[in-house]
Amino acid sequence: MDRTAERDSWSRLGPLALADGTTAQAQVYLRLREALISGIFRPGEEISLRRTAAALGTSVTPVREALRQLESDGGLEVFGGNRVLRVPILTADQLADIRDIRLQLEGFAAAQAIEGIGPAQIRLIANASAIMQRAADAGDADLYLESNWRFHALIYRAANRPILMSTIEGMWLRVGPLIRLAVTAPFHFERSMESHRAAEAALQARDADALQAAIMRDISDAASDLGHTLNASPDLPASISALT
Amino acid sequence: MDRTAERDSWSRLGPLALADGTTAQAQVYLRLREALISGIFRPGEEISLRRTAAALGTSVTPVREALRQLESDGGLEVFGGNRVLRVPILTADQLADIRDIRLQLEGFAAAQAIEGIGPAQIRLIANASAIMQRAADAGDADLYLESNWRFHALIYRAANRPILMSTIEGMWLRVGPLIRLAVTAPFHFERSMESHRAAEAALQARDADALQAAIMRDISDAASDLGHTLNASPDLPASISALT
DNA sequence: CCCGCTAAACTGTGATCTCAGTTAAGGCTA
DNA sequence: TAGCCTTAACTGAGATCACAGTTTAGCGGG
Repeated sequence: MDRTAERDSWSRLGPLALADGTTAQAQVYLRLREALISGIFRPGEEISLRRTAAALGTSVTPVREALRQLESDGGLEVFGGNRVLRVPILTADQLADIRDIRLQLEGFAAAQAIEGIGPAQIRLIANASAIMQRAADAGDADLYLESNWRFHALIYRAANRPILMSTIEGMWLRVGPLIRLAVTAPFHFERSMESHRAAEAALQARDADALQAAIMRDISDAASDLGHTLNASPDLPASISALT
Repeated sequence: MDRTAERDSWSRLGPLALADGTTAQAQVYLRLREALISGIFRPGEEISLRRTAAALGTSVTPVREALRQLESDGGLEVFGGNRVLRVPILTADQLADIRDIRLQLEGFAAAQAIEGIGPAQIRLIANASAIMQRAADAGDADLYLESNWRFHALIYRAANRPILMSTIEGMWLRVGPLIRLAVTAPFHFERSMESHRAAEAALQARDADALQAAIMRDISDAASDLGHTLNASPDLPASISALT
């Protein structure tokens, strides 16, 4: 296996701050979860207990619990006869599955969010959208992905439904490692920004149906682009096709 | 604390069979997950690491990982300054949150299931429905809940979407401990069976829209009954109201 | 009889160690 | 040079121990 890319992944994770109020396990979990959502780890990358523990400056016990939690969330999977944990390599069926769940859940959350959104939230959302536009122009994938997640999260959080929010986060956790591979497609940027502008207009007009439609179109387009990109580069994850 | 009820809960869990192909942690997880879904544990009941380890005949290490996984699924929560794990006591807001997620996800799953369902599946579903009817007549809550879950699971599984299925299961895991308290209401049985008969008719007619409507009505009715029951007995979980 | 204090028993957390198994590397033979 | 076999290094799984904190039971004093 190519150790260079892995070392690069781990180098982005410093040792964890030993704050008092929280446990080491929770910190490891949150750190790795965020890393997965933002696509620091690539699909198929193996995550070892001892190496993570060493990289984070702790023992294997908290790491094992955190990794087990992530496995339960679908962010990791056991791989070989060795039972090593790795970032899942999603099949086309699984991608379609996630896409449809996202359409249902995030569409609903967007419709519910209208009632709980005020001018302050709209400003924050517009700010995230502006940053996203700049990141797209500069080709900064990291910044683009981060502000894209913030854009969506700000909308959904306004629905004020914690369980729905965490369920949606679970879906992003699953597709996080793949999204990074897809956003490199240049045509993806403008289509996505188009949907985001429509969503902003719907927010200003306080039109729940229009907002839901814009969010759902964004999800559909992203899934379509992801399918095309992975089809064009067949070396990366496994069989991705028929996901238009 | 009332130890009698807890000892009763634990007595239903024998020591785990040490099969070779699987790990102790996975067995503990599956055992406790099933126990939560079927409502063996009551809301607010505390789950101790050492006591579960003793009851299941293993050490604390696999138990801790399993409990942490269940916490990640929302089936358990950390409670006091002692960080003890307990079965969550859901608020009215959380119940409404779960109900709406179920409406979206299970409604969608039901609509998708029509294509993948054949005469064999229909027979199994009708069988589960018949058992449920008998359990309702006999007042056997255990059998009723088990066949109710099987009835729904058989339909959703036909959609052939594993991630959607596990997400739905996560919702049942959250409401499992509460449902047992609600089904004691006598009027619940007939309303529920009414929706189930409508679902069976829709399956026979292969009418996706009718099936989705029947499932969604079942979920709405169950949530409404749950709210009324918990309102009538205010001693059990905390403030449950405004969930009609 | 009630309140407050003390001590014992419980809680989860984290580190360490052993074990069984798999993987990978390196040297030896044909 | 190619293939096989041995061995060393890695993988996770589970048990155990020490620690710090909280809760609770019990006893003493008012």
